[in-house]
Amino acid sequence: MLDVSRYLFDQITEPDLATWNTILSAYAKSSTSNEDNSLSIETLFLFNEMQVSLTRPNEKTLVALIGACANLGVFNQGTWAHAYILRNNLELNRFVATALIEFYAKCGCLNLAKQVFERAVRKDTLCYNAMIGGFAIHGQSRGALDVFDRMRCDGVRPDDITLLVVMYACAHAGLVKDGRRIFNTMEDEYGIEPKLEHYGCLVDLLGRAGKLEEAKEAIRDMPMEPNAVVWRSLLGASRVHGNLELGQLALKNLIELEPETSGNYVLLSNMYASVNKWDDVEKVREVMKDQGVNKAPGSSFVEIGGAIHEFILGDKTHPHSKEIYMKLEEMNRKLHTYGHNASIKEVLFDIEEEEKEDALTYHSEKLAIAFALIASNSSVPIRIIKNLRDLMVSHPVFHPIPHQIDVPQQGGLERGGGGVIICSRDLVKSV
DNA sequence: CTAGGGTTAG
Repeated sequence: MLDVSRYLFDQITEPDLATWNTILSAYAKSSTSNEDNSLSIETLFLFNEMQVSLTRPNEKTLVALIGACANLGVFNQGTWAHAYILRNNLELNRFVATALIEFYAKCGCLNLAKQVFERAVRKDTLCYNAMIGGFAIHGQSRGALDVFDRMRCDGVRPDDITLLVVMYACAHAGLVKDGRRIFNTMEDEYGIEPKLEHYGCLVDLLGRAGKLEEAKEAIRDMPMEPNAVVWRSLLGASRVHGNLELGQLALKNLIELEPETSGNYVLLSNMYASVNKWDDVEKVREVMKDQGVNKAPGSSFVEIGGAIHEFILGDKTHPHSKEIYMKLEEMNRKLHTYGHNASIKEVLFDIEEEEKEDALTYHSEKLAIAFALIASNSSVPIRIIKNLRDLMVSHPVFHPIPHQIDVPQQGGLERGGGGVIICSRDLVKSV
């Protein structure tokens, strides 16, 4: 129904502040359930039009704007919004604070998120949840648990989301005991009945830690039907820990729920590849072909996004995590600049030199490329687009899809992981 | 109700 709202909005000759806020927050609300970022991008366009119309934004406007910036990883405009609040003496109320905490955390600036959190007045549950989640995606489980404890001292009641993000923090730090304890006591201690999401997090917690049998039991004991997230989590864990049998079980259930999602087949394919079962990799391809599942087209454009940033930074249990940090250090010691069509290794130095000032681009690009480098274990030529987000706003024909490049490996091609490819929508359609 | 937080993986 958003298009109807927009149609009506477009009929209004001189929208006032409340009208602008209504349409902007309608976009913000819809963008949470919208997988591509088109609605967030549209929010930026709308805000731009509002500026042109000389309507002065208030806190509610900025909450919608910051939310869109957080979704897109648009660092500059998000910090502009923050500065606008400070410059114009707008209140850093709990709504604005929560939006900013989430924004900064997703952009890799945990310190700024913390700063906003400390300065926010009359913090409530959502504010604390955003801060705990911020620590969690940065892999700082200690920080997450500290804020969780602080909630109690400050007399702020945890809710179901609080427990979910705390469990998430435990899962990504390998804190099985703490995570399980929280899950087991949530009903008695906090009066919150575990929902599907909590079970999903529990399965993930156990699976990442290599406790695959327990993860399987957790699924069996669920009082509700497991969803795709649960199975995908088990599949990912089976792959990392090399349990083919369980991986196949997970995939079977996953495909029943999501027969059209090519990424599921890629996960299984990667699992076979990781134990050198190249024949089976080929079989997965054939199954995909039989079922008419389209794989995403390859492209030489690689992004860079917040997702990879969170993935690597936050996930201490990931087998490549240490390797990547070592690579990064090695790269940091070298210096030189190269052209943009150089190999990944060379391009990295280019970014190193030029992007130092921009924390978001600097960190997340470095990590994404380092990950791609390790995942591919070769020097695939990859072209880096600077300021991807700007590109997407100015050229909406570009469309982000998960990075599934075929990379040369011993014994054949592997579906490489490690980024999001940007290619034109036409290309997506044509495959 | 013109406002904010959430699990998988890439």
